[in-house]
Amino acid sequence: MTDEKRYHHGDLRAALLDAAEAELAERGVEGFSLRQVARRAGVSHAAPAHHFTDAKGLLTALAAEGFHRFLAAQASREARAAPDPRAQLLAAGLGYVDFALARPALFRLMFGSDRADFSNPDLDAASDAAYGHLMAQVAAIGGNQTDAAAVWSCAHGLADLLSAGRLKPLGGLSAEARDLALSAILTRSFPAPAG
Amino acid sequence: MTDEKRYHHGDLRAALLDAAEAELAERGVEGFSLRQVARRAGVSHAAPAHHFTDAKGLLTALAAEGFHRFLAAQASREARAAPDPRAQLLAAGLGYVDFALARPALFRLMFGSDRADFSNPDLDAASDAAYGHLMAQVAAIGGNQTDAAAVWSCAHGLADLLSAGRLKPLGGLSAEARDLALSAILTRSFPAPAG
DNA sequence: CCGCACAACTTGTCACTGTCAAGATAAGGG
DNA sequence: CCCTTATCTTGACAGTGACAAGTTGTGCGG
Repeated sequence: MTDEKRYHHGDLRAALLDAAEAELAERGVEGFSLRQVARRAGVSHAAPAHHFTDAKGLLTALAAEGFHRFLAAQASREARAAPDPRAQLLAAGLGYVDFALARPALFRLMFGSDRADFSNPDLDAASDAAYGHLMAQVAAIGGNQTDAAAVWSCAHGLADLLSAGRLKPLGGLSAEARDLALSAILTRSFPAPAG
Repeated sequence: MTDEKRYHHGDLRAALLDAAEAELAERGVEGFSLRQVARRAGVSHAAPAHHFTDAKGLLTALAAEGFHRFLAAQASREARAAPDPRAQLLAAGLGYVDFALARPALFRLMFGSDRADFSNPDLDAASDAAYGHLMAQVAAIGGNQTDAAAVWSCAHGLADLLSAGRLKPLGGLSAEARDLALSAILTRSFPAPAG
């Protein structure tokens, strides 16, 4: 039982990140409050500043963590897909949507918000890793920069609209049927097969 | 000279909408402040409540107006395009992107925010009109619901990523070159031609 | 084993925000 | 001409993020 109240928390940084993620999920990016996060972590309102400087600092750390989970969601799909490059790229696109649906608020923080500081080295590295993953996959199927833009835009548009609850025709489908429809749509954005 | 200071403004509602739009453009959705809007309109901090009830009410009206301009941006492109349905749909897609690039903050309010009340009848009607326009155009080229989702997602993804300053390869191009690249990408999302 | 320097956290305050209640002012109809 | 009513202002309250100054614990050098 390490959860007795001590003056020095022990691992407040991690606890704040957890609390912040929960707050983000419950209240959304717009309703996010630093003091509320502190309350949830059972700590004074000024405690977060010592670990994250700013509300922006906390959200930046959260966004960086988000990009790692984003890549993990794609990797999970890729592991279950056929090993050929096209199937892998398709799996990455499905993982993109998976992530947006599973964590809509985090997704919005990462892609539709100015509340994270993208000049921060950690966040920059994390988002660059995601971008690099996409570029490598597009290169593996013989695509160029335009192809990358097409694939990315298509996956991103699907993810953003679905997680926002628009695209109701697609949102109402079962998981399998939706995967099928998404796959058909995503494949359109691919460059024509080499053969 | 009607801009002398009177107790009764005359058309405060319109003035507040203008001020709100300017504030939105300058500070973004996150930094939007009702009191700042009132200051910009030269009026007391509680004046907006009488016309819009809420901050949410003001942003809702702004979003509804945004959807009308959104359709206007598409119409402008459509008027300059060939009359056949495929060219018209492509033009609508380019207008989609035009709008997002011209008014990024408004675009984010309309598509990536919870600060507008989408159960409001005016906003609902305005956004439905935009949705209906898309559906009609997709139907005109013989497409079904999946095709509509594909086209919409592709256009939306391009618009969102470009207006957020990602997709740097595309963002650096000249207007003509970018239109060309965008057209190529958008066309991929169309269903195969009938012939 | 001691004391001291520093890190971790708290308390208090400031300017700012959105919302509500109550008052002041003007416009227009009887 | 008065009086009702819409319009706008003033004042207040709780909540927010940021800062400054205190308080408490931890661990290091001796």
